[in-house]
Amino acid sequence: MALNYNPREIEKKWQERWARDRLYEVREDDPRPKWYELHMYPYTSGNLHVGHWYALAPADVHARFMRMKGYNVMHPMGFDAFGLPAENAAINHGIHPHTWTMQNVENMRRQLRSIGAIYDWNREVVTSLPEYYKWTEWLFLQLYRGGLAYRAKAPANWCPSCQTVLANEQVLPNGTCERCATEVTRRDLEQWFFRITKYADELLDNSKIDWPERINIMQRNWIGRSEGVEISFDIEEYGLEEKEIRTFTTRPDTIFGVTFMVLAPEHPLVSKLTTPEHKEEVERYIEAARKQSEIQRLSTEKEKTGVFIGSYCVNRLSDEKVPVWIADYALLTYGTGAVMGVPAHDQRDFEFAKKFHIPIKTVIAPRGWSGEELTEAYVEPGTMVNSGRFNGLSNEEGKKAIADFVEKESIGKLTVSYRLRDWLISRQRYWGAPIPIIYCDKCGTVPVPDEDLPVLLPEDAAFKPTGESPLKYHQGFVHTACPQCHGPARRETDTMDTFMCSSWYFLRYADPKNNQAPFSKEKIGYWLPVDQYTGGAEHAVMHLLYARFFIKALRDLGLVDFDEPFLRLFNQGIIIAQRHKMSKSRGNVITPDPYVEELGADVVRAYLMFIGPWDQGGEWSDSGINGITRWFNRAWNLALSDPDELAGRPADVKALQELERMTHKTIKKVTQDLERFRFNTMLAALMEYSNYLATAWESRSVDSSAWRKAIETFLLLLAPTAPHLTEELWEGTGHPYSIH
RNA sequence: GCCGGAGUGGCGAAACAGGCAGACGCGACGGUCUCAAAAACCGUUGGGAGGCAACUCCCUUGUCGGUUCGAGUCCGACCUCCGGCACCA
Repeated sequence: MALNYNPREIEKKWQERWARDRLYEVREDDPRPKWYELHMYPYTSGNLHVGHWYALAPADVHARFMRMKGYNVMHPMGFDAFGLPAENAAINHGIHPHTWTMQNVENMRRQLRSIGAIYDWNREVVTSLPEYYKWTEWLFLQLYRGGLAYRAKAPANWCPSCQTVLANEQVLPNGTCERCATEVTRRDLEQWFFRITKYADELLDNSKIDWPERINIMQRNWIGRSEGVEISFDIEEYGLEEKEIRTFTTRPDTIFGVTFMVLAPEHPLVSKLTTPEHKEEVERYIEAARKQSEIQRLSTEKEKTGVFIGSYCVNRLSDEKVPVWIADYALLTYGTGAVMGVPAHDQRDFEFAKKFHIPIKTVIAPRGWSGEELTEAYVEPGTMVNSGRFNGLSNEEGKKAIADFVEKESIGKLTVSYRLRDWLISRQRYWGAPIPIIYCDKCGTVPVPDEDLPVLLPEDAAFKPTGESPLKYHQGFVHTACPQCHGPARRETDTMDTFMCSSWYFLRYADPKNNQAPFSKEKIGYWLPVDQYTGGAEHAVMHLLYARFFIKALRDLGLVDFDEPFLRLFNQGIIIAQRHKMSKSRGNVITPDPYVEELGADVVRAYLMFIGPWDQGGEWSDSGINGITRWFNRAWNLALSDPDELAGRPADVKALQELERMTHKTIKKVTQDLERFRFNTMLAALMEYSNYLATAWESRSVDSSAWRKAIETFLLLLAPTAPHLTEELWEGTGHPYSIH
């Protein structure tokens, strides 16, 4: 489509001018109030696609809006550069991950510049560079010293044929390896964790943050706090070191209805309690469970499976002996890894008991119940029956009475259980920040001293899958001297989860060049916390929760003095193409570059904003982009209409009043919509306004000064959306540089 | 499966607090301009019925049911699609 103006020329011109004038570099000694507007940094996947633009351009519009409102706005940009795709590129194409990453950074910088955003490039961070990951390592050590990092065994996906650990993404939906189609199993490895569960209750508190309710709900459900009782079942008769099986339940009132016990297949007591005649079957079952994903295991749809392991435990309240089973619906990671089976009052237990012909004992009577068999679990309130001395209580009273009783008798205790698990940060991969830990036979686990940081990633490690972390085979890396006794020692060869890098990058933007510390307290004190964070809702429970945890941990370590990293959050939706999120692996990526080249960044910015509500995303189609081009063309002509043509006309008082009313209505609407990220209706209002102005021009009903004022207002309101076009027109209508 | 969202004309959508459904745009159709086309501009455009006409009537917000004087909006059940589910980031 033909344009009345040349976007390529004017966009280049103004971008160069803004850069030359350092218009968007920000400082801490600025008298204006600060505003930290942050968008989630992109992963260095190679190209910015339409999905990135959809996220970044409107975020910049909001940042520009705050800037025009008189704030000292920092709107930084950087790159999330460690991770699996770089390593895959190395394996598949023989390019070093560093080379691949930096090529992508180079290309993405160029694309990012074309958006016309107010990024202060002096503050850029690239997480895979030593000057950044030195501090990622340093922060790991702070958490380690603060008792928030620990090592424990945890399962990882394992391909027996490739002899390698697989990411979940590398396991096909049918449970096989994406490279060789071998069935994937799980293997226990010693791995590092962060104690995020210590902060579970504080993370539940969202009173200090202004976030979308749906994100708060997702985080709350993810943390999954439930109050209940830990109750022990007796296994003394087996003469083991362990005398009891500990279970967690939120329904102590149903304790007399327990007719079986279910352990997670991975539970440490399983091998000890399995009798010889059940051994073979139990081992087969455990093997099968290791091949199931957690999603499969927790499906309430699939038929229950399990095996009896040959032993019994005793319910200390009823003195009843119940059989011990294992079943994959019990998870070692939740509660105590043991579930007391109450088929009458839990649907999963009910289905399990039905399938394996285990008795079902009703202990909470529905109203009007006269002893008939249940056809499904009864989970509503009722009266306790078959429960010894507790008969006749309402089940709510019973909950409390039984909890008191087990506490008094030392059979159990009131406790709180969380669905949230500690954060596993170990990755058996090359392309990540090394975990700065040394293992010494004499001194044990020794942190790398600060002065030896960073532990550099060796450039010449092998990336081919070998069955271990690539670094394990790099002799020069592994073998080192113990910092304490100077004897021979080995380095940790796992690297850190990339979510670790993204849990503090927003702090580094405040002080990106600091080589004495990750950040200075003064600069953090000025800029942080982030006033407005924007990014995809797909990060609702992982990145956003990890970052919150990280800040709380740093606060308790005395490194920062605020509680929440992101005060306000807005999640833009996802642009889909061919019904799915755009991703390189899916191959449905659409590049904006040709549209930017032909129609200009301003048109692409405005079009993406006009598609629909920003938080809902949408399907990319280029069919409507002409509408924006036409509108900008009309706006161009309108703004450059010669106001002198209106000079000397008799003022039509009514028309002037109406123009004024329309102007104020539009200002109000545009301001409110920008505050709430309602970009689509903001643009609709501006279109209505320009249509109105066109009619006013045609009828020559207003005078030249009113006209000048109206055009000025229009350009100011459009400026955050179309920074280049409005800058050009601002100059063209005789205003001093710059509109921004 | 579990958690969180979404579903409105041919298409993207609007209706922000329960009060005229479809703003703004795309597309389509008709017209102006042109040798012709493109562009631009003007007009029409949810579906159906009636009227020469100004206009009038009926239907319509995924499905079914409910609350209400009144429901796209609130409640219940269901269907479909999207995001996340702890090693993609």
